[in-house]
Amino acid sequence: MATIRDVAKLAGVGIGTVSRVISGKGAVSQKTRDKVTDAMTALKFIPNTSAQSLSSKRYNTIGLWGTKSSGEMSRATLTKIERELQPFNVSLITTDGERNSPNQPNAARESIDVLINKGCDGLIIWGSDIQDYDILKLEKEFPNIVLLNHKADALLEKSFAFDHYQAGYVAGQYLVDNGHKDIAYITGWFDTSDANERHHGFLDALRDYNVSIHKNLIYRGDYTFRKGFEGANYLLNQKQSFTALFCANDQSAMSAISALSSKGVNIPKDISVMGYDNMNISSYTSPPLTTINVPDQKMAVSAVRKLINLCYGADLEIDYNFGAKLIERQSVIQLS
Amino acid sequence: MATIRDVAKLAGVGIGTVSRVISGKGAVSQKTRDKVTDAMTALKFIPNTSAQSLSSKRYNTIGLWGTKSSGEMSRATLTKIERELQPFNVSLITTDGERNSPNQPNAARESIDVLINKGCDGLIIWGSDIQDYDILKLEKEFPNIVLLNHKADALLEKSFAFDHYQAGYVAGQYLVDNGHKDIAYITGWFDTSDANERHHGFLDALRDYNVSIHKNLIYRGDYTFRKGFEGANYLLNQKQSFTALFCANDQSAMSAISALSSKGVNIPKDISVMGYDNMNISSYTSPPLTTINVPDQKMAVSAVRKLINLCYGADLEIDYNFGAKLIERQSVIQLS
DNA sequence: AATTATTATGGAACCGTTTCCAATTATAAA
DNA sequence: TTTATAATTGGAAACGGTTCCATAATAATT
Repeated sequence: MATIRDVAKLAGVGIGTVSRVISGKGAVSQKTRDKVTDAMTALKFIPNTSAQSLSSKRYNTIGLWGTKSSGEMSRATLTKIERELQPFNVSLITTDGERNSPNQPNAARESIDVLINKGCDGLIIWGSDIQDYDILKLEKEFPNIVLLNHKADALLEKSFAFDHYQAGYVAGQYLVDNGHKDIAYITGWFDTSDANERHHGFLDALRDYNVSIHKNLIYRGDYTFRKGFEGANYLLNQKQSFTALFCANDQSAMSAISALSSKGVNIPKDISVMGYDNMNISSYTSPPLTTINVPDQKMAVSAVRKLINLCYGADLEIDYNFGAKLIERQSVIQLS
Repeated sequence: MATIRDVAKLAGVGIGTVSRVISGKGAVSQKTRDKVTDAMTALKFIPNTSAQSLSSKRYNTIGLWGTKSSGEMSRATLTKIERELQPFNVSLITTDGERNSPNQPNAARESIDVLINKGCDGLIIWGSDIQDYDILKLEKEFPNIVLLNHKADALLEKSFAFDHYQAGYVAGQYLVDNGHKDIAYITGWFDTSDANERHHGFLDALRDYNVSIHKNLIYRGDYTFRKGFEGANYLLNQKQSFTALFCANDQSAMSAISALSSKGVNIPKDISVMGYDNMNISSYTSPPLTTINVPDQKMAVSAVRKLINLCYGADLEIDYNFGAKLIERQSVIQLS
């Protein structure tokens, strides 16, 4: 491997000059620049990233922190992030973080530190598996962070989150608007504030429109296919009947549809089903799923752009507008 | 940030000694070891990875190369790989590679070199978007590679691939065994050798059992939900009728089922549907999908373990056994 | 007790960049 | 032509580790 000194010698210049042409900053006359680039190609010179990082403190890497417990970012979103990073020549390191627990009260921060110490210029903190207190403290010491899928009120500029309360509200409103009064509900897993907000948004909408939901018709799910399936069967066995079912995510909606269909229930004629997420697959269920679009990728892109601005002094424009959008397909019907 | 010299001074030892306790190799008496670790915790010392890499040439990072064109590794598999790496304290860098093209005859290798130059100890080459010739050349210069989802005959020890021919054959055989003689087929996208092998395996099985497939009943798909949906509708419109449908992957099978169901076709009574992949979701379709299990994660784990052996001189055991396994659920019925 | 083998230890040299400053050269102004 | 100003250039020092070798401290052997 050729080093900067080899290049300098071959080009007949000093190492400082070579460094200047590598980085593109600092004045170099066109003539010497040419000599240097010629030497570089002749020697197949490639700068050593470790040496660069060591001396410049810039790593060209950003870290993604999240935990399994709050679920994982989808592959599509991950790829989207990588693509956003590529033009800046920065790569992404992902980790499985730990969340705090009684016997490991600093687990989150420690697993974040591991990531920082790997050499990251900035961090994407994904999800709500870390308390605002810890986030704020982290941000003081290491300001190049951005929150994805989580909103910290003291860090609004760095927060990229969807308003799940509003979206839950929209979902509830929509079912009521379509004349449904007997509504069943397969919840998500109440581990994150997202889940809670969505839950309360939905419930508040029903309440605001004077629709009450029978407690037997609320099934505690966990976002999995499995629970959607089991939940639908459970609900069908209750003596309370219902005309609409809201599922806290598309996955459980899909498997609920399967369960319902296999019991001879016609969707949406007998029961309307509404999902939440707008997965790729959701337009290909039978019937196509009416759902709430969650702009995951859009938020991720905004977050990354903000982070690039923070880390590398860029000035990318950032979209902070992530409104809830209802996707009307055919799994919800207007009650006549 | 404390450096090794700070630690040495505080502990009253030489820097070599500190280095020895960091790495754990080389003799250090218990007494001095204690002094050093005390100093390290007192100073919150964390070794600088760039400096370590620069001087040791070990990066604790492996790269994953693949291209969008051959599709992406699933998030679950990605996570599996990360978990496998974690105990060794190595992280994963992923890239969007380029494949060769007439005007960019070295695109693949160049995008691989970018990854290597980022500082990787080893590489996972994913998929068949690079020719064996290039792979072999790469392996000469940079032996720490492992092929995932691709088999190079000259590099069997480093190849981790599924026998799609055999699996396709098994699928065909199964349909025939169940008495089906009128079979329709939604193909995948013939961009990779995987796709071709699967295709020929399936077709050869039918031929070996003297079942001929009408050309109108072969629909050229591309693995997407969309094409599965469209394909099913197309097939239904042919004047040739069929009792079974094979789809080259589960995604198209799922959407085909949706399309079929919405046309009033009962699955499996009227038409049996068989998928390929065994996605998570496939047991929750209605009816649950009969399919071929592709042990993606198992292969990935083996590949990573092999790579760890190569890069870090470990001696992990490696499973090279990735047989095709039929998952019988309820979407295929025995013709009476 | 003297000698030899073994285990510990210190620290210079090196890894390959960037940074900064002093020195040189080119350019513009007088 | 001389002087002031701006644009280039070279290279020492620094970044924070690992490695290796000479040396010191211990333990084992005679």
